[in-house]
Amino acid sequence: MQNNSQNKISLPVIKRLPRYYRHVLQLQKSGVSTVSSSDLGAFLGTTASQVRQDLNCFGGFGQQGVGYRVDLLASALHDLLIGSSNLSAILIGSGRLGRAISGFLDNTVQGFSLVAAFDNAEYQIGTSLGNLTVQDIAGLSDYCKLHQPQLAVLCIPEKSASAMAPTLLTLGLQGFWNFSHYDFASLAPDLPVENVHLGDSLQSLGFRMRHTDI
Amino acid sequence: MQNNSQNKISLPVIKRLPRYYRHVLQLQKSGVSTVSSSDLGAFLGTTASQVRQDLNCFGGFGQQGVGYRVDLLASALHDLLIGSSNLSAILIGSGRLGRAISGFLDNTVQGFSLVAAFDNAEYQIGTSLGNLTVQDIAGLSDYCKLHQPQLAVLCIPEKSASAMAPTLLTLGLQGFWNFSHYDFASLAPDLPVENVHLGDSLQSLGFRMRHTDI
DNA sequence: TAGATTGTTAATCGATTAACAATC
DNA sequence: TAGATTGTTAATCGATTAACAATC
Repeated sequence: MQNNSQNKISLPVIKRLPRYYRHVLQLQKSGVSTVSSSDLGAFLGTTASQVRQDLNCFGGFGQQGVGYRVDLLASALHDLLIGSSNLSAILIGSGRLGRAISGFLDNTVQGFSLVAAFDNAEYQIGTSLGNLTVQDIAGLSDYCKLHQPQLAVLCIPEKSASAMAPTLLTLGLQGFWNFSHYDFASLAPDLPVENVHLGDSLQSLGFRMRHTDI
Repeated sequence: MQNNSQNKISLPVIKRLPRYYRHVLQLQKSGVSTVSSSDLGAFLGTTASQVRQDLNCFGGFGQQGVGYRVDLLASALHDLLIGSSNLSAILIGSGRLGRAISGFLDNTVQGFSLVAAFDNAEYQIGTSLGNLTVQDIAGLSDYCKLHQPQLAVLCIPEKSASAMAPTLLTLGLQGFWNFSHYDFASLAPDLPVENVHLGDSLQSLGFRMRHTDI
């Protein structure tokens, strides 16, 4: 098994990896020991070709005539997606959405630890969030200098995000999970940012529902 | 201005519409009366070409030599995305995420009204959610027959979604905003479904952060 | 060996970008 | 009129799908 990680992996491929991983875990749980690209593709609603192309980005761990060993696939995908140590994350904005997301991050997803939460609202500061206490956003810079968190989860309005962006980019953060409408692409085109635009998502769904003829 | 709505609009175009709309509203607020495709493109991080291609899907409301009239664009995009009447939505799953999403849906996004909420957990049924009361999921079918809601917001685990899917598809719902990992594509390929896979989103971000070399 | 399935190259498809005549 | 900018066709780019030799 050779590792092709020196080649650039395209974003569409990266986005499909979690789905492969989820399904492979299920297969493993049900005791399946080997799976073909066409079975995987059928299950994920794609082609066998795409599955083979995707998996091959990370080295050939299939076996001709047999398929992919489920345990091998599972551990390879685990290593790629989750790795051996958690990424430390801070929450910025502890409103309703921030609280839901942080619970999700702490309980449901592997590979991350929420280590601090910040807000600028009087009534939020000092409240508890899981086993953390919400801190004053004024202390964000000092906190980051001291603890060097890796990921920031932004659950704040666009205006706040836009105002904070220049500062945020000086804190050594390595990625953003961005629920605000602020767009980092112009300021930091190469920084890993994953945008979740709930409003846009719902609006585009509304469009499709209102225009089923299109 | 001719309407080309008989031509199929591609999904990438539909997904960009909310961003156009947001920026055009901002321009309107700041009193700008006209905007060129290259200005719009620069702001949204895309090309003037793409802006013109996109907007032209809905009829030519630009003016050669001048650009696009902001008020015209704003009202055209409003009509496309929001229309004249709200889509009625029900929430299925009133856990932490469901509650955050419903608040969002009710307060932040235009074009939708949340009309009912359901859960299967004893301790959720009867609790209040905004100005609604969470109902027993057992009454879902009856409710839908009576009130014919248009959109279901699924904030339940994959297992529950997978179990409910066959029923859900008989209730006359016209679209799903799906926060579960269940995949409707196989059962109902043409139904408008917008998937928000928070776990996948975060995991793919994790991958990019762990493999910045790729 | 024969059947199955991979790894990988080639062909197709669709979306983005470029170009330019039309026209305000 | 001259300059600017659209609408639209053509070219490019990248991602998906198909094909097939290699091989288990």
